[in-house]
Amino acid sequence: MAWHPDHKQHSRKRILNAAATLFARKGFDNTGINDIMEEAGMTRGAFYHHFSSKRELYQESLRNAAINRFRQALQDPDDLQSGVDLKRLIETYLDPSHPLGIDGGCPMAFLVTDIAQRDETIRSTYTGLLQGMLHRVQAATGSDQQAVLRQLVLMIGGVAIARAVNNDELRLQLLDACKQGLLPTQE
Amino acid sequence: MAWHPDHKQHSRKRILNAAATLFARKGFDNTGINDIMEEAGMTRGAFYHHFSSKRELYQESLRNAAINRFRQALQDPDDLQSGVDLKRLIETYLDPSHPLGIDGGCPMAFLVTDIAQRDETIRSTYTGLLQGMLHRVQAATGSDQQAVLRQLVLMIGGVAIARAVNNDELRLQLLDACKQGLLPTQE
DNA sequence: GTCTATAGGTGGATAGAC
DNA sequence: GTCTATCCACCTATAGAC
Repeated sequence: MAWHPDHKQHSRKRILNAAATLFARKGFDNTGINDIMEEAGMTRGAFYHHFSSKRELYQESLRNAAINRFRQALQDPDDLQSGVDLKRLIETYLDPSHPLGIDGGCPMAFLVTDIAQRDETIRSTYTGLLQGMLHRVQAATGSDQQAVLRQLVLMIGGVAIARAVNNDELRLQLLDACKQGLLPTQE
Repeated sequence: MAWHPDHKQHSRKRILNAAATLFARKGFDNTGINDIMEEAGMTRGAFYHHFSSKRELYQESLRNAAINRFRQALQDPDDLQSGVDLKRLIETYLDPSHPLGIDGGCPMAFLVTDIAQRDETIRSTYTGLLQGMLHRVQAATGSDQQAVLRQLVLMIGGVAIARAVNNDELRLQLLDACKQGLLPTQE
């Protein structure tokens, strides 16, 4: 191994992807470094050559996954020239498949209360990501800040609550209710 | 000790109150039975005479704390004859002091993603509590289900996100944005 | 860079005295 | 019913061979 100079980069990316999936599914405390490295196809010992601690990985993974997920939802991956498509974002984000979290899910929603319990560094990262989304959507739509914040709460909060709920019907009704608050009138 | 037949009931209540506070602050995994029993003024060993497991306590504590918090916010504790006061609920729930969680905070918001990661029993309890709130508010206001669900997302999601955020200004703006979506026009 | 092995700490749950 | 003491499983992080 290690023949390729890119090899370490690829390993790092595999770890980050595995971490995003597992943290979203089980949270920080219930995800072991063992689990992550197994999912990435390696063993425990190799971990600390890529990240200095589990905490650092969590932070890196949060930033990485949130940006990927919003970028992916904001514009068609097959048409990278397209700009910010808010309608597409809302429908992708509030799609019934999102709270199921098969492929991981947005950490802004899946890990809200998990992050609220961590140290200031992680919370700062979360805050910065939220502010980035706020400014980006504001610039794209021209809506005032309060309206956009409310939209973000309906998206992130809606998915978070839908994921906790144990009843398919209620979950769909929740997502529909949020969609209806977002799509028709954009205030 | 144990002279009073009510003594066990009092101990149980002390444990439940301590659990509500600590679970809200630190989540399930970072709250030890040790911590809870110390906060309640006892030691580890006594715990299992009141609850059969940490999981069972979590469930009991969730139900207990959610109902207390909503009952307290819905009607003036000094005037138990008053009915459901939605305006009061919204303002109490979205008060800037709530996300700080000094006295514990609503578990529906503080523990959303924590609960999403637990077993079906806990998620069923959460779902039932949410449905109870939905029906209660619907009956009190006559609004349609979708509108009430959206209101609940703005309240619960708003507090959950505000708690994760690390910036006083943004936190207040979030809470205000949610309040403005709830108070003026009740759709 | 990745492996195996282990140190070192933590916490749920149980046993048994009082 | 509450206490102290302990068992046992788990997990982060490090050491050292390859």
